[in-house]
Formats: sequence, C-alpha cells, structure tokens
Amino acid sequence: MFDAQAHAQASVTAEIVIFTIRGDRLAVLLWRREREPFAGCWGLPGGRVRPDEDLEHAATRQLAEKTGITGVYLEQLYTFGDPARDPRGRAIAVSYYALVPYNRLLMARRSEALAWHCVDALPELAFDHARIIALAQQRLCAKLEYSTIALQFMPDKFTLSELQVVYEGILGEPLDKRNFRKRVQGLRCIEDTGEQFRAGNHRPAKLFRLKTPGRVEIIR
Amino acid sequence: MFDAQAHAQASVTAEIVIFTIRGDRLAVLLWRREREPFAGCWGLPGGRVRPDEDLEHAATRQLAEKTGITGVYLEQLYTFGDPARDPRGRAIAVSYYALVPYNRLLMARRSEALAWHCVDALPELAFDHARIIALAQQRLCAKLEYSTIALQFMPDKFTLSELQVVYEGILGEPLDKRNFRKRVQGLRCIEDTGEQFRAGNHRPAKLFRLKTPGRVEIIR
DNA sequence: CCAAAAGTGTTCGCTCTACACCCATGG
DNA sequence: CCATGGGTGTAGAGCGAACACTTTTGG
Repeated sequence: MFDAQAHAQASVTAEIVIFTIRGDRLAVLLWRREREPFAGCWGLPGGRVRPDEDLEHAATRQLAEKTGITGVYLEQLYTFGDPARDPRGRAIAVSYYALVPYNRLLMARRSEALAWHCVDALPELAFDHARIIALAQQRLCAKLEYSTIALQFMPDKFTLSELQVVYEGILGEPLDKRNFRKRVQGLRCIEDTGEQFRAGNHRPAKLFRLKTPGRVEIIR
Repeated sequence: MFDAQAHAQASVTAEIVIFTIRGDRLAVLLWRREREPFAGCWGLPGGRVRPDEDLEHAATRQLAEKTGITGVYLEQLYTFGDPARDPRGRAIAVSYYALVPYNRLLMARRSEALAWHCVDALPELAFDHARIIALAQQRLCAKLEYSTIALQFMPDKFTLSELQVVYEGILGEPLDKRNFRKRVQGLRCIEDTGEQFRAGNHRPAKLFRLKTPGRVEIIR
C-alpha cells in the first residue's frame, strides 16, 4: 500500500444530487442529517466509498441504501476537494446526479429524514452541497439542449404534454407546444404506444414510450 | 479525523492531460515513468494531492513542477476510481486537462523524461491513462463547438490561418477558409492588432489578439 | 352545449454551407 | 513575373421561431 506518512490519505465520499419533476418544478431529494457536523441540517444523500468499490458503484449503492431508488440515470458530475469543506478533516466528494421518473416519488425506503425540495426554494445546506446542487442544475439544463436526457425523467408511458412540463420545469420557461412536439418527435427516440390516457373533461392524449429506455442520445 | 478502520482511506492523485497543437496535429505531453509500476512506460504527468491542498491547486502545481508550464487553461475532466486501476492499492485519480499555446513547447523544465506525442499515435500507456486521454480529447472536441476554448491554444498574437490549423488539428478535418473566418470574427472575442506577420514569399497576414485572454465564452 | 386540454401546418428570417478569384510579398 | 499563402462575398438550403384554430371528451 501507499506510504501514509508522506501524503495524508483522504476520505472519499460519493454524494448524489437526485432530481425529479414534482408537479411542474425541478426538485432534489435531501436528507436531514442526524449527526454532527451540520446536525439537523439538510444535505445530499451520500457516504463513503468502500475500499474495493468503483466510484459509480458507490453512488448507485448510496442511492439504493438511502432512498431505495434503483435503475435510474446516473452520471458523474464533479469532484470537490477543498481542504476546508469538511470540518472533520480531508474529504474528497465525488458528486453524481441522478434523474428519477416522477411516478417513483414513493420510495421503497420511506423515511422522515428524506424529503423533496424545489430547487428554487432550498433550505440551508450542509458542507458545500448548495454549490454541488447548483452545478448539477446547470449541467442538467445544458444537457437538455444537446441530448435526450430529459426522457430519463419519464415513466414507461407518458404523454407529450407531460414531457413538455418536464422540459419547462428544468428550463424554467414556457415552450411553444407545436414546436416542442415537432422537435421531440423528430428525435426518433419515442414512439406511439397506440394507447390513450384519459384525464378529465377533454380529449384523451396519446401515450408514448421510449424506443430504447436507458439510452441517452447526443443530438445536433 | 475519520475512522480509518471502517473505510480504508484512499490515495488521491491529480493527473493532467496536457494538450498542444504540434505542427498541425493535437498532441499530449507524456512522462516516462522511472519507477514501478509500469516502469519505462509512458503516462500522464501527475502525482499526489497534498493534505491541505485544493484539487485544482494540486493540478496546477503538478503541471508547474513536472513541466514548468504555468498560467494556462486548466479544467477538471473526470474522476477515476476503479479499485484495480493501480496495482499498489486504492487510488483515486482526479483528472484535469490543460491547453498550452504552441509557442510554449520549450518548457522551463526540459527533461528527457517528457515528450509530446501525437494523439493518434500514442505509445502503450500506464494505468488507465489511455482512457483518460481519450475522454479528454472527446471533451475538447465537444467544447470546440459551443465555446471559445480553442483560443486558449493561441499565443499573444496570431493569424487567422494559425487559428484555423488549431481547429482543424482538434477536429481532424479541414474547414472552409471563408466560413471559418466569418465565424471566428463573429465571436467578437478577437481583435486586429494592426500589426502584420511576414513569413515567406507571399502577402503578410494580419495579427490578432484575444480581447480578454484568459476568458472562455460559451457560445450558441 | 360548454369547458378543458389535445392535436396539427405554414410562413419568415436567419444561419450554415458551398464555392472562386484577386492581393501582397519575396525571390 | 512567378510562386505562395492571405484575404474577401454571394446565393441557396435547411433550421428554428412565431403563431391560431379544430378535435375529442366529460359533465
């Protein structure tokens, strides 16, 4: 192993920014800390990377252990290593972000300590987690423009109006319905299921599905 | 400090992919390893992050110590943490990439152990460094499209033809001269110095400079 | 028949692309 | 005067933005 004297070894954690669309707004799943430091404060779900574990595996595991969520889109975001970011000592945070379909808000592992917070009304956050969330939001917003990442928020079947709400929730601005439909149908990533969705006193909507569910395409 | 028993602490290194344009091709600066593992093999310049040092500081320092290069564009790339990536034990590599103007190929710290290698003719590389370089190249190529990052390869004064060679070297394909000039001048990031550059039996070229040297703009 | 959301095409302006010739200089 | 790279404009195509009415359903 390495010589621990010459260079202090660091604690490495995986921290996960878990996004969903709640109602019509982008939200993140936060975890209320019980222990010091920042006891009682909200922070990102996350924890130590195990000695023989890949970083992405650690992120997937933290996601599953803390929230019960599995099988969702996950991508590495950035690594934070300011020596002062953790008062206990040197801690490297490898951050990830995950996108959760909005029909999975009911978590397997319900907990008082977990709650969704709208990104434009966040509480005080532990460590540098506010900065991590801000960066994740920025990245997500940028990826909307040149990839099909937003489709990862959708359940198995969804309507085009629902998809439009997702785009609008992330971008924070309204989109033109006709142009939006032309664009997403032009991506050739979704297909009509033939089924319809009735919801109220109005014309039913066609239900669509992803052609290749897990896949995120780079476009343009 | 953290409990070192419960979770083994990891060695954290900063590894730097240093790009330049040599001739008309994209090249990376590699370092011939003297010690095991991978002795005699080429690898990325890099080394341990110090106990009280920010990650970006570590990358800047490694760059300066190993190559003498300072004051260049540097950006975090990705963090690699496969438990098997270093045969000595757990090692987290926070990778960065740097862009060096091509008139700085003469390094302050010349060394037999350092050499530029064209990205499409790389030798066998230590650890997972081939993968790191491939990712850096992909990122650089993507950033050409939506930012002014290529200007970071330019010296204080440069001609539009030189700039075009840089774009072509990164993209690996020829560009139309007139369209290229229209595009880069439309960015409003460079200005005519009024000076000229004479180089041979032909019309001299106008010299341009960056309006705001360190700045990289996101475009489109 | 009324309210509510679903669904659908066309026009215009702009941007991107393709393309060829004259200019300034050194030898 | 010849060779060499520097410098310049225009036309056509494709793409994105703006914009309003008809359809289907439940009550």
